[in-house]
Amino acid sequence: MLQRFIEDHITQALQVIGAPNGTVAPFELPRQEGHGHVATTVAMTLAKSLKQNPRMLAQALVDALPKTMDHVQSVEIAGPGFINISFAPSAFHVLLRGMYDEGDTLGRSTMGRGKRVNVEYVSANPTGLLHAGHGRNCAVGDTLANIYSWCGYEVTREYYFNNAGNQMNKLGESIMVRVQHLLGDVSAVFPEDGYHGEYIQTIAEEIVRNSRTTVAGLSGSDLHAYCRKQGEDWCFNAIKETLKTLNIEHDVFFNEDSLYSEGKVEQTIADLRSKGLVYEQDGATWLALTKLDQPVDKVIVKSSGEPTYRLPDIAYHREKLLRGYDEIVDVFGADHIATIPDVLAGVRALGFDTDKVHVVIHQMVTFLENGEVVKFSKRSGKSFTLDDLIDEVGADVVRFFFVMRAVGTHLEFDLGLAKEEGDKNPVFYLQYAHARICSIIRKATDAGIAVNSMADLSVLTHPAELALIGLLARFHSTLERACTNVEAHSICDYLRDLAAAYHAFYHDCRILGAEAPYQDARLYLAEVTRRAMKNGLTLLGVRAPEQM
RNA sequence: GCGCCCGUAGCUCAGCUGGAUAGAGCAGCAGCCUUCUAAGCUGUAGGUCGCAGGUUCGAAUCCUGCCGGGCGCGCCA
Repeated sequence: MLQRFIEDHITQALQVIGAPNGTVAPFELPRQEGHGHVATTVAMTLAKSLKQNPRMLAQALVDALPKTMDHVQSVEIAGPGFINISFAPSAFHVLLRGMYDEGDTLGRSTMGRGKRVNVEYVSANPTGLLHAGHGRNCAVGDTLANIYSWCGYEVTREYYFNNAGNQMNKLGESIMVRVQHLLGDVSAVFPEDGYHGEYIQTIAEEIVRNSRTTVAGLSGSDLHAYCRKQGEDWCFNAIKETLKTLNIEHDVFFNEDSLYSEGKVEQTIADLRSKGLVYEQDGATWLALTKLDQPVDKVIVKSSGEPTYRLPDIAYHREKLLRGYDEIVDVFGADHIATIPDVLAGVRALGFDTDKVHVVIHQMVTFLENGEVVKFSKRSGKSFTLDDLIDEVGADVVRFFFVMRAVGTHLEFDLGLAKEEGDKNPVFYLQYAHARICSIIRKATDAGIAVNSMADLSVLTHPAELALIGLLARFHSTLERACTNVEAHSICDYLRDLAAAYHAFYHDCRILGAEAPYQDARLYLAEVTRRAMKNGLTLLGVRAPEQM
């Protein structure tokens, strides 16, 4: 970052003019051309506490700066008290060389310092295939995990599932009836709220084909249990295959059932009880959420003896925190909003620091085709699966489109745009920039020209060159900010800007065939850009093709 | 009724945690290929930042109240 060339000088000048100890000058990037490369608002923020005119303060600060500073071109006071700083091209050259020396891991950060973070995402129960809307959770979760990992955290990618609930029983029943039909038992009645997807029939057919004699010898609950297990395995397999095509692989598949079998649910309820937060009423067990500043108490164990989802969810978070994670990220769809405060309140009541838990809630997805909303229903049998979506637009586009918007906004997924393999599609724009650079490097290599690590960068003075370097210099902080804010979409925005800056540079500044020093320096700059683009795309789970 | 999210150009969205004349991409208009990939570049046009108050040197950003859209609000998960 450019500001590093003046930070220390400003800090010292602040001392001189009597700013309170520890005052840190905030820097920002002026939007407006002519307002310098970086600006600080410190004079204005200080004006209040020192009860002085901000412009006078700015003047005093500027006067306290050394007459000349390395790499600094000009320092100007503007507007109500901004201090605008412009840097000499040499500042850009120093930054560029530093980035080149980072090599293939350009942009990597150590800010995580090996802290452990658990990112939970996807977490669909194995009762069917992932539908297209699940793509957002998959892409956001995996990208966040990539970002954490890139920023020096030790990441566990976790998938939480439940294979014991009502929904699983319905799956088993649905398959069982199909199997019975295939075996000639026409009296079997399909459950009213069973699963209608085509895959149910597929599973049933596979069961009959592969284990006809086994199922023929089973009946009642045995047959049901068999079908349920077969269904679970089949669905999980299919889900994992889908994830694999998106380049997603989890480290841990956490079965909710283990919370029961290992006594962790019991322990959780006992812990809550010992804190006086559990009581019995109407035959059910309640969690006294009102004692935790929540609006109403909620049932955690039904009168039937079955726990509600709240209890295992609290137990699960307790379990993750006990596993020693420094940070926990939960990626949920908007339909989970209501459950989160309860669970966090419970976890907090157990004495855990819920500041460690980042809940990323993404809004729903609408698919558009020709400007019209594509309707699809889970139960109708004609579903729009994530596999369908990947087949239609490709894995790269799926990953990019699902993370390119802030999670808080309702996402419109334009299938027409996504399918377009051309200039309108933002994914291709980025990949094209990368391929273009590779092409040049390839051509250079063919001509016996290698990227010269000793290139003389001082010839890089064209506005397009400096703009590109300036943008590259923000790569590192863009990634760190994405990590700190637990947001992925800003990387998409950044890469778009980077590609645009490269294309402009490419247009204005001839690389191959330029005079030797220019050719060397520009090739060097192109190579650094290539690495940034490649690493950025990789974080997003998007391929960086060398040729298009 | 209550909780959370959203409201910025015709459309889809950014806006670096309160800064200067609010930015991109599509779509529109006008240009740029005998040379490294035109899947590109350049220019132009497009705005009461939902509305009304408040906080202060300064608000799209923070607070309050409305209006509009989405998702939820079970002894379902």
